[in-house]
Amino acid sequence: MPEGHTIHRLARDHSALLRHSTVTMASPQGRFVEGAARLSGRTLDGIEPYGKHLFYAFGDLFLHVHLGLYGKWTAGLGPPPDVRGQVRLRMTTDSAWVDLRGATACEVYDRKDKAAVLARLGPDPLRPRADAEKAWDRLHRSRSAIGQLLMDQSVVAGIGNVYRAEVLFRSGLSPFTPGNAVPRATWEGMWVDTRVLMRAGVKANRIVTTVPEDRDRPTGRATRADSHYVYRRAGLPCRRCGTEVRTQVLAARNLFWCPTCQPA
DNA sequence: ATAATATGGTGAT
DNA sequence: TCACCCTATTATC
Repeated sequence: MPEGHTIHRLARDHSALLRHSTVTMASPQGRFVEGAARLSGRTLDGIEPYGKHLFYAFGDLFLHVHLGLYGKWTAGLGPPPDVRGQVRLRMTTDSAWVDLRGATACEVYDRKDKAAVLARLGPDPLRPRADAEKAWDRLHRSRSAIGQLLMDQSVVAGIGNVYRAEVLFRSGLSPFTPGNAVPRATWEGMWVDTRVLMRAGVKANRIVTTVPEDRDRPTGRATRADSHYVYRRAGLPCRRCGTEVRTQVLAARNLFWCPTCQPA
């Protein structure tokens, strides 16, 4: 589930579990033995989420984690469970533990390394002082499709395939609209909507983009089946207009959209 | 038991 | 544009 909301939620949860504690690190799987040894025994000062990246600050060094497509954290209070499967990194304190599996990136960074990553990221809608203007600068000069641009982490950091599809649907915008054809007001609306959705995603720890009246059962909370408008709903009727939801690969991922609600 | 699939990104071509 | 990374879960036989 790693889009930006997951990353920010993890930062919050891990912060509650590990911050200001002495952290012991190990790599049962064996692929992060050296890095774990470098950081083990240090005190965690804080965790900074940015887009889909996590930076755990240990003095002048950082643990940089990018979950990629498969990465997952598990965590808990008390002593850690027996290691099962491929645990790339286990961090333990006196009172808590976290395990990392399958991450694309798990490495030790210094300030320079961290700055280099941040330098190539666009504004993150989940960060309070995110500068939407920077994203607009890129977007309104580009002939690339908005569905492509939203997946580009140097344009906006933290949006993934689900939010791409859902935000475009909610804005009534065709994914194939060139960036330079998107009206400024539309972009501003989309940005605000993205922030709202992603903040709700952090809180709920999952992505819900439908409003109650568009759900199968308009009362109560969204179920797994009705939490999205178009994502993974190819061939099913659009929740708003009944048109079959379409799919096509764009930016190397399956895109979903309603051709009626999001006309070209 | 085996295969297909996934919310991501990089680097080669 | 494509292969590849890497793991867990879900679907299919």
